[in-house]
Amino acid sequence: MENQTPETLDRLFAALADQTRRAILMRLTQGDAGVMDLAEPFAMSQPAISRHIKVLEGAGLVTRHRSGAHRMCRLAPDGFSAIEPWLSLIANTYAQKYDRLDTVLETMSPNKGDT
Amino acid sequence: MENQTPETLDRLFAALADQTRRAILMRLTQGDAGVMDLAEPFAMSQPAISRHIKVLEGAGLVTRHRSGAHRMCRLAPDGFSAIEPWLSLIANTYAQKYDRLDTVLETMSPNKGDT
DNA sequence: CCTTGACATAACATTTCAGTTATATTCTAT
DNA sequence: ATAGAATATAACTGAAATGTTATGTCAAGG
Repeated sequence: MENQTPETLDRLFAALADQTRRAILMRLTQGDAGVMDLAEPFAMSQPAISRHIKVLEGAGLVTRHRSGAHRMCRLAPDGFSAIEPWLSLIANTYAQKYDRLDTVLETMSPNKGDT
Repeated sequence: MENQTPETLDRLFAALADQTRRAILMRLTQGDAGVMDLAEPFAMSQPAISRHIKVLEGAGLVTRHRSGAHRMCRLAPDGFSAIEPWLSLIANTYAQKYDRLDTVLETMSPNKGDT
């Protein structure tokens, strides 16, 4: 499938490292939305939001499709799938030193057998 | 105790959005190390690594303490504690739409009762 | 056809980031 | 005290990110 270059994680974490983009993601968990809908609460120009969405799309976190004159934005189902192995990897080794995050993160990898 | 400003997550994700810094974290899971040790595999100048470590420290992912002439770097035990609630929050809502990441991420929050 | 609404893109200014070299600081050892 | 190793800091450079305004594009409606 798609192989995991370091750039994949770079883009993912970079996309999440912005308050506005995280808020957009949160908003999208409540349902698909057009760019104007997403721009409204943020006191920012429409092109700015458009670019934020583009960043999220480039990171694989959001997909877009037309719905008439609107471009609907939707959370990508496997958007976080690249983060998860990395976090579980570091968390596992991590937990071998301190035994804190193990209860939190070790559970991230057990059933990953599906395509 | 420490409240979670958006900047906290900004810094955390931004710190992770760099290949070199992620590699440093991975390296640190294998044990504490000095700056020179960390700089060695990376074909990069020592000040550059020093700044990367500073970023990781600023994000709360790494702590430093002197050990004689060395400054030892160590993974911060609760470095990821700010990421976890956010991820579980988005993953839970996320899982209500698509039922994919639930098996992966919903387990991140159940037993958070410990200090 | 012409307009309007919903976006994308272009061009631009400002800030931040990542890296370099040169230099200062701080222990350890002699 | 002096030298040397291990870092931090300063000053600088180039690239990338973020935001703005102006404008282009495309679909729906009158």
